[in-house]
Amino acid sequence: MHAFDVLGDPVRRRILELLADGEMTSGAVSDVIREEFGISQPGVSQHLKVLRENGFATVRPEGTRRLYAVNSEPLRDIDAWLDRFRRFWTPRLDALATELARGKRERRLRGADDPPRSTT
Amino acid sequence: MHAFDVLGDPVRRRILELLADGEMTSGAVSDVIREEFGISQPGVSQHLKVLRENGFATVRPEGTRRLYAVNSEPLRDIDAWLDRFRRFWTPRLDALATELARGKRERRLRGADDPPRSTT
DNA sequence: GAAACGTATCACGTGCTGCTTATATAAGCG
DNA sequence: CGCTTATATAAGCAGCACGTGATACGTTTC
Repeated sequence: MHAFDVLGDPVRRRILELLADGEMTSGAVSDVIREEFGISQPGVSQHLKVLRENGFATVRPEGTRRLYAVNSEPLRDIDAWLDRFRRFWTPRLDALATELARGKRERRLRGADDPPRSTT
Repeated sequence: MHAFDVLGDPVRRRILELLADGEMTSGAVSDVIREEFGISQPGVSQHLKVLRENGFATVRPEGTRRLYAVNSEPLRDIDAWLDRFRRFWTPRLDALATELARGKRERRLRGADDPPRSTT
């Protein structure tokens, strides 16, 4: 199952949001999710399993409880995939710095003689 | 359909990757996808529709062709959702700078008297 | 050790997603 | 105009993901 498929489910996203604030017991997660989504305990458990098996969460047994925590690696993969699109909304900081240092305004007044480096 | 569901499909991810390099004709996308995934033209067209209707792509007619391009807003939404997890893999640059400025090593030698602000 | 709790797994039903083939629409071209 | 090309839509079908209730497993408590 691909990372994006895992995050495709709103329940799983919500669980990860909960875990982002720190470790949580399976039961605690279950309570919140049952309250918010109205699904059963087995349902939540299955979602936890998906998160587990796809590396989004780790489990640590403590007595009869299971403590779940975020594992960020798959999220980082998604972040990496987004990289190729970041140029659509991220200002080119390096270019910006260069421009500032060289005085872009001055050059612009002189005329646009820069080749259009697909800076978009 | 949620943004993550849209990206859940490998074909749609691939289409976006193609569009990331610039506008493409529906037919051109179709050719690549058919080659890579072995699905039909209507199949590709339906994926393009999903991308369109969920704001991931824009279309511009040019004669009989349709030119598709990336629309980055939904991707930015996903990026924003990831924000709450970034602390798991991003060095806290601001905190780091502060630490460097104050001389963390010195404080650490004095003893850890900082309350554990869940800095993980 | 039996009862109770916390959690996971099983087996099954069902709705939705993604594919296909067939067809519609619309522009270009002889 | 009719033919071809480019693309979209429609209708039908199959697989699977997600839900449920029932149940199994392991730990604690009396």
